[in-house]
Amino acid sequence: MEKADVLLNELTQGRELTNLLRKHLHPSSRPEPETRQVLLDKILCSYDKALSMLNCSGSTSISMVETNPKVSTVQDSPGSHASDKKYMFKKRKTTCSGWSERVRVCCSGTSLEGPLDDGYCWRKYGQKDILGSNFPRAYYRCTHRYSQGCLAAKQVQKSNDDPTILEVKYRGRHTCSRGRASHFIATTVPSTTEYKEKGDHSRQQQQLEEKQKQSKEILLSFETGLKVKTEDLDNGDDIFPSFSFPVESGGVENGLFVSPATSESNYFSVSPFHMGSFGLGQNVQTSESDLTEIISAPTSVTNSPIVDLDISSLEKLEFDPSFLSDNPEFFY
DNA sequence: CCAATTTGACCATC
DNA sequence: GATGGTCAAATTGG
Repeated sequence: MEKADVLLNELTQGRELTNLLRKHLHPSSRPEPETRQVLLDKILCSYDKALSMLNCSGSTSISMVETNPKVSTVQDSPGSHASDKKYMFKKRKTTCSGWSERVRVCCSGTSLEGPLDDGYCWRKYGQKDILGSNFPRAYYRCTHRYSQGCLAAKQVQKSNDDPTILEVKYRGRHTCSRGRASHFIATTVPSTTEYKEKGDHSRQQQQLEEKQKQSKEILLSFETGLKVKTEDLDNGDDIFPSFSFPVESGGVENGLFVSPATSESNYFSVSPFHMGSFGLGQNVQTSESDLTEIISAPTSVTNSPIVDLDISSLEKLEFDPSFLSDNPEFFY
């Protein structure tokens, strides 16, 4: 299906839904408020889809924050790992500095499945309980750090406010060739969600409770649409100009939620490197620091054929750089 | 056997 | 001394 057709479809649908809503709002009609709400949600969703297509190369990719270049406070030179040991500790990055982006991924399903998969291979190298945080922070670095000198790293931590939100901070740029085929299915994911308290036997119970809670929240989050929030951290680095959040397979069909457990692909993926790897990142500067975006994932309400398009478009994004350079406007 | 994760210890910074 | 980031030995899993 042509992208334009899908776009048209979404817009048309939005229009129709708006008309429907107007009827419902008419004094003579007497609809339940829920109906209005549902309509409203659908409308918003349609427009979100349309906008996301316009803005993001027709896929669910999300143009993302660009922050200041500061990349090379980089800690170590590639390949310096072997003999260094303890005295080679790098300068500690003061809190937050050095971490280029903070991405908040709000997706209950994600929490259930484990942290998001951004299409790269990460190796966990540490975990810390953070003061004032209910959840530990996990530290990851690129699997190819030593084999290819790739310095990309990320931190993942559950949000204090809302455990269904994962806060991910990225640092460094992937210089490796991607270690994984560009499918976005999370197969094995690092276990940041299951933190261990030493000798804590109530952990399983905690997890169980959490899952129960989350399954409720899944419904809620799908009612309101999945959200991915991104925010500028500290005018940090220009490392991750864009993120994409491919969402495959409808978690919702005709307003009914389809359990993500049966649809393994229903999750978010954050890929901050898609554009950077094309060397376009520096040009993507999206207006100022006020780039906080709230993006509604297109997974909701309508049973849209967009799905397949998303994936294929994404593939295009990844394997056809000319597509990007030919369409710079997609990065706003 | 190899790669990934876990986890206590170490170090830099505040 | 408290805290956050990293190391690396031990453990786990495929």
